[in-house]
Amino acid sequence: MELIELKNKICESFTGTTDELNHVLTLVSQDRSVFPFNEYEHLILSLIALGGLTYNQYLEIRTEYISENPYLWIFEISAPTTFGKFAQTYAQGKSPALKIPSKKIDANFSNEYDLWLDGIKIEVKASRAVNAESTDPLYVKALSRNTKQPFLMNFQQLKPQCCNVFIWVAVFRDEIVVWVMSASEVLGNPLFSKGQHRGNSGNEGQLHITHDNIHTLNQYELKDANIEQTIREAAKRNVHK
DNA sequence: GAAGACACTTTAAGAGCGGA
DNA sequence: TCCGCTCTTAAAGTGTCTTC
Repeated sequence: MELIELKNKICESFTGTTDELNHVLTLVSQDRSVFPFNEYEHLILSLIALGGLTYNQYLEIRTEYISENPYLWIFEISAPTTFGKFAQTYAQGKSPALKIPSKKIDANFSNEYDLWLDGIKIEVKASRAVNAESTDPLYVKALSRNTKQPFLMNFQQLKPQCCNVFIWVAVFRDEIVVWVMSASEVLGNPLFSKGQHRGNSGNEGQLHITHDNIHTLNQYELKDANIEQTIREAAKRNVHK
């Protein structure tokens, strides 16, 4: 449930007159609030004060919103490194066979990949789906998987030559989507653009996933829980060993 | 001129290391 | 062991280029 749907739900639940509702909506839209106050508590309390919304209705809407946005908290992570760490932990949590790499496991390891599975080097990348046209904070512009809003998830600093398999974690407010693909599949993807950083000689690229092209990754989506098997199969497809 | 794609910068925080 | 500094990492944000 995105914010616009929440607002619609609140308005639909209001049993007062249209004039009363429009008056409150105008009032709220012109209001300026700061944490911990916000336009939604203002809207709800105003409608309750008018007698057109009950406390129980508010609780029902609140419960529904919370249950339909289980991953909204991830959009409150402000630091890129913390979010990246979340993605790595999330991926690793899907199988105990996935190990954090170290020189003990791989003598040549120098932080160039994130996870290890019996010799398979795995790079974990993550991005959050947010409204591309909004400048609001991430947790405000967070989108759901079936969104109609435009979004741009930029998987960047991709180095296919440093790993065998990529795990991409795409976070929506209601769902986390995982794509597993081989390094060569990333390198050969028509959306992959080489040479993100100046002087990189084209060995670091990025790939832009938008509302228009996200369907092209359907074939790589982790549908079942067996990430270990999916990674092994992806590694077999990797032609750049 | 607008929109989309691409290239690059910024920002926040973790890791590592040396000195007190 | 703690503190502070530097380096590294990662994704969000933004500027620029390209195409229509």
